Amino acid sequence: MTTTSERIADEIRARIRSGALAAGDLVPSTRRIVAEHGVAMATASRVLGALRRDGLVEVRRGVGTVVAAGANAGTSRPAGSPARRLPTGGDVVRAAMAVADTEGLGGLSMRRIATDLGIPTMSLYRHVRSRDELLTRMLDAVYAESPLPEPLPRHWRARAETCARTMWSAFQRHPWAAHVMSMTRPQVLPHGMAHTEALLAAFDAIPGRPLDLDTRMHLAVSVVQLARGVGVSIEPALLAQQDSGLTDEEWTDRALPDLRAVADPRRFPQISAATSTDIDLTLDSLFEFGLARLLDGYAVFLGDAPSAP
Amino acid sequence: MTTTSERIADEIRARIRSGALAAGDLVPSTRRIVAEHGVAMATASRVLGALRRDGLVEVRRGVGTVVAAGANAGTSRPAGSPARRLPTGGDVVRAAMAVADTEGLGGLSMRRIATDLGIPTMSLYRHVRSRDELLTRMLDAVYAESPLPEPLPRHWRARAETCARTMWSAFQRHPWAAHVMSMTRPQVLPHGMAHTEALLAAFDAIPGRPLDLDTRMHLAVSVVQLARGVGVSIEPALLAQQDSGLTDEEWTDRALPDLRAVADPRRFPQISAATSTDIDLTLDSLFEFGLARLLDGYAVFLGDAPSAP
DNA sequence: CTGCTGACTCGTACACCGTACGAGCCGCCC
DNA sequence: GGGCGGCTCGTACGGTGTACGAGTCAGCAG
Repeated sequence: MTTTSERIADEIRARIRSGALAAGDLVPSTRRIVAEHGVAMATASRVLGALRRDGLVEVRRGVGTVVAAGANAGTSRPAGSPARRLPTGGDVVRAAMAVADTEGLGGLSMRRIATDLGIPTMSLYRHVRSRDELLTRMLDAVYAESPLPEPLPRHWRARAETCARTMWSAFQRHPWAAHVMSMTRPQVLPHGMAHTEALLAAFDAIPGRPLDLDTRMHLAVSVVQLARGVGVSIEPALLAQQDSGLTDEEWTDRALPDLRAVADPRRFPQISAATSTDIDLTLDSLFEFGLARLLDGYAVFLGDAPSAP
Repeated sequence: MTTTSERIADEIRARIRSGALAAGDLVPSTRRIVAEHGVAMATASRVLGALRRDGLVEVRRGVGTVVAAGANAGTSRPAGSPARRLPTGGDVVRAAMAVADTEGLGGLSMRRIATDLGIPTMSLYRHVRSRDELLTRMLDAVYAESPLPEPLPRHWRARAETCARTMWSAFQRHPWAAHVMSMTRPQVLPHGMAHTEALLAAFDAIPGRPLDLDTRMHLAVSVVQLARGVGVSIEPALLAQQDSGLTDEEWTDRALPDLRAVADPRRFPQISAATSTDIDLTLDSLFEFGLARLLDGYAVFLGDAPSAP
């Protein structure tokens, strides 16, 4: 579904593209749009705002909005970058992080943030385009407060470990962060770039081992993937614990009879053995174990000597 | 917040525990509860149902519900297992999987499932205790339709690869499955046990390498973790693609100008290089690369010779 | 048969969510 | 002063999971 303001904007775009409105011509003013379409001022304002973002029109203060030079020539929208205001709304991001830290992503609602800040809900949208954009900015803030140590180790393994552990500790401080992170579509995270850069550089120029970009990318992303993969489990674990008042261990003890009832020791001796002993496995030990094994594998792959622990 | 039915049940539980109601005594009938508490039949029925599940009372058909023998002695609820009805509701699970496959977990609502099945929404709760239970049963169904090949390879590496790839292809068929899977709290998944068993057994009895249970657990869980970690990215990738009508590549192309605008080639040469070339990285290649490196690491850890590809 | 039991089905209602839109006010420029 | 665009924020919409209420039904005791 297109929204009303989009529909009206498309109408005017069509008139510009067809030449019915030439460069320098006045496009309908907000009040004109209000009168013609029976909509509110804010809607009309959004229509002009959309056209302005497209670069199709220019605002002449006190005069009106006119078609920009060269607007008729364009065949499709240039879709310029959305003109970010970086400093604004830092409070919103901070408040949102505080909520997410304690109550998880599920507890993070726009109404909740607004209440915490003592402002009306809709005022949040002055600072943030949508909940999704807010999440992205929260993730960037996590990177911002988790700088890599200086100087970075130069050996690939030490550096990869440093990068991975920095991320990991960030995910522990902000359990929702791993979930917000996308592996498939690059997010614009100004403060995350140093991390990506450092990790990519770790696998560049390894003595006697020129690696193509694809390979270096896989090496770097696999390390990130490990931290994120284990990281996405942190939040559910914490929330389940605080919802039920039970630690994972207590919960497992509670569920064990059910499990044992289904696990026939004859068919599933391993599981039966596992359910009758205490297992010392935490997300942290899982991360460290996985990281050590993965990097051992890298050493083999890179023809490096595997490190002694 | 406790619900009304829970509150009334607790009241009666207290009367039983105090001895005010002795073994064999009639507890209030449903109509009695209705009259005394001003609630509906169904609520009263749920109260008695809860007590029955606790084992505190027994139903005498045509007579009423009486306190069970030995109920007064118990200090706390035995909390028996919830008496599953396995065959019932398979249709619900199948319908839910169909929705989740095409529209993602976010599109999976109880109303939607009910509409697809042509039944009233609340009728779903005949077959399923809650949305969460439904998700767990869906995950079990995924395992059920993804059996491990027979016979399983005996060498740990081949077997781990088989297990991992079986999971991976299941996640590709059902992109939501990875997300539903929990790494921290064991879920009761009858059909998942064979997978767990096979993976644990892979690291048992490696010639000349007795491993303690903790270590074997870490080895097995790390493999699962890899598949799940990469797997959780499948759903968002697919949904983003079908929402926007853009493949990840097209989307990246669209976002590249923004990225380049923030990525100063001087400070971030690696990223700049990466954004100016096409990278051949998919979730599938990431999974395979990660698996190969991880198992290479296992080979080092286990003192095994690294395999030739 | 009558009266009472518990079981069952399913519509309604509640408390949430993200956010598009409407009403109205404000500062600016001609 | 009059017209302009920009801004703030309350209301409303269409959605969510599921607890509860109204009512019906089968089975057993007397």
